[in-house]
Amino acid sequence: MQTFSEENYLKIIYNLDKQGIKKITPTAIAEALDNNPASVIDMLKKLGDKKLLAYEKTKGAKLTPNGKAVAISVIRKHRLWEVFLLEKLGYEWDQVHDIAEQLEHIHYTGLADKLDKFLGFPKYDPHGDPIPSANGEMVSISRIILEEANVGKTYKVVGVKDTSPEFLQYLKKLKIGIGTKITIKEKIPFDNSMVIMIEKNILTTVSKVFSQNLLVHE
Amino acid sequence: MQTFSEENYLKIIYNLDKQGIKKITPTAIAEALDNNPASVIDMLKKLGDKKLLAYEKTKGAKLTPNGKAVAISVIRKHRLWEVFLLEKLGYEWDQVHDIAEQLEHIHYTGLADKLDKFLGFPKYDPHGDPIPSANGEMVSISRIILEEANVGKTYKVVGVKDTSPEFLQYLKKLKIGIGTKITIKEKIPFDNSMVIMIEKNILTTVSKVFSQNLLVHE
DNA sequence: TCATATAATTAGGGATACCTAATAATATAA
DNA sequence: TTATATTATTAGGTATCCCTAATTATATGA
Repeated sequence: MQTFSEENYLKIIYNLDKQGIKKITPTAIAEALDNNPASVIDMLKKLGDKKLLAYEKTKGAKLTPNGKAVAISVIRKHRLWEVFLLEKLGYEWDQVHDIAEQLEHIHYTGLADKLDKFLGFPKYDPHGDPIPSANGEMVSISRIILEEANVGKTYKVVGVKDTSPEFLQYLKKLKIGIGTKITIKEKIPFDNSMVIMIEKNILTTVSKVFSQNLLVHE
Repeated sequence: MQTFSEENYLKIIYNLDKQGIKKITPTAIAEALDNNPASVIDMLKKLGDKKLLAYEKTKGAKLTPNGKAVAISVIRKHRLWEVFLLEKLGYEWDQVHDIAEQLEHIHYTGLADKLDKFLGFPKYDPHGDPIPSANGEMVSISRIILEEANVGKTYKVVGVKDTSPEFLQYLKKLKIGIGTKITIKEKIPFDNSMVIMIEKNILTTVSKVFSQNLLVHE
């Protein structure tokens, strides 16, 4: 049984790894958790003692199979609760993340599975992220960031990298959600912004930061 | 904003008061929380500083209006989550309490109200306890403990005082739930046990401890 | 290469919330 | 009333998880 804090570390390390970061350093973790590298090192020692990860200065932090399983179960709960909050309680896209951050740490035998069943075994959460199954498996479709999309082609929005209310509210304002079709009209080399067309309708220009946080699929 | 622990203290003190205990002492609180009187005194000081309660050796602990409001909001969430777990997720009577103990501390604007609406504004939780409304009001029907019931009369089960899995499982075994009709057949003066008839069907003898923890209504 | 910047680590603390053991205060009972 | 038991309280300590500041190690660049 892990504490809330331990679970958050495992989850963050799992996510950093998924993002393709080769060496997961104390500084990177501290940045992701918005806390101090010194605190991170304390916790890495603790999680190392518990055999949930291995940390070496040269290789960074690596989750053990055990640590990975814990991280995935937390992520599973997080994403299931997000679906619940959006579909059943009527919360908005940009609010579900923060509540799920709390709910993901509630433990009880079968809770995730019963919730999963109640929700009809959803495959994706409201942000387009796949929900791990009870045995920890996750479907994965090929997703690219909008920045890598090609001019002239049309893509479907399948997810977001940044789940902050600021970004999600901005998307809502632009009427962009999971499933929205986006056509790349032009790329501006000067500042890497892009001109896009939303649902064959609205033309708008989005920044580099924007295009790096929207996940699309051809 | 209170910590989990602070909320648990407020809730317990509220419940002890509801149970009619005139002087809520550190020892009584420690017993209810299964911890140490010394720890309780620490916390009473802290909650006193926060103006959530007043503690005097002679009068015991008394919640301020503020402290009471916090306690009621925690109780509201607890009972709403219990309904959710039982009705929506399919948990059993004896399991919902422990999970709700964790869920009751999740805070987010409107969460309790949205949950309340989703559940169809239930008036009672699975143990027969009234669910406080959004403004902190609680319906209350007259309930007596089975021990005080009269021989020959029939009562309806409306609640339990003890919500432990042990007691609830025993009730399940006896096929007693909220709404079950119980007729008092005989009272045994020797050990204060009672012979009761469940739903005009099964005759059984129950102990004094049992009859002190089942709430009924004529 | 050597200086400088950045990252990792250690040392020492603080807050929370619990504990045990000792002491002080209050009840209870002979 | 006085001895004894029960409660309340204080003192001091532990574990968790965070912090700052100082130090050491590693990169990076002139």
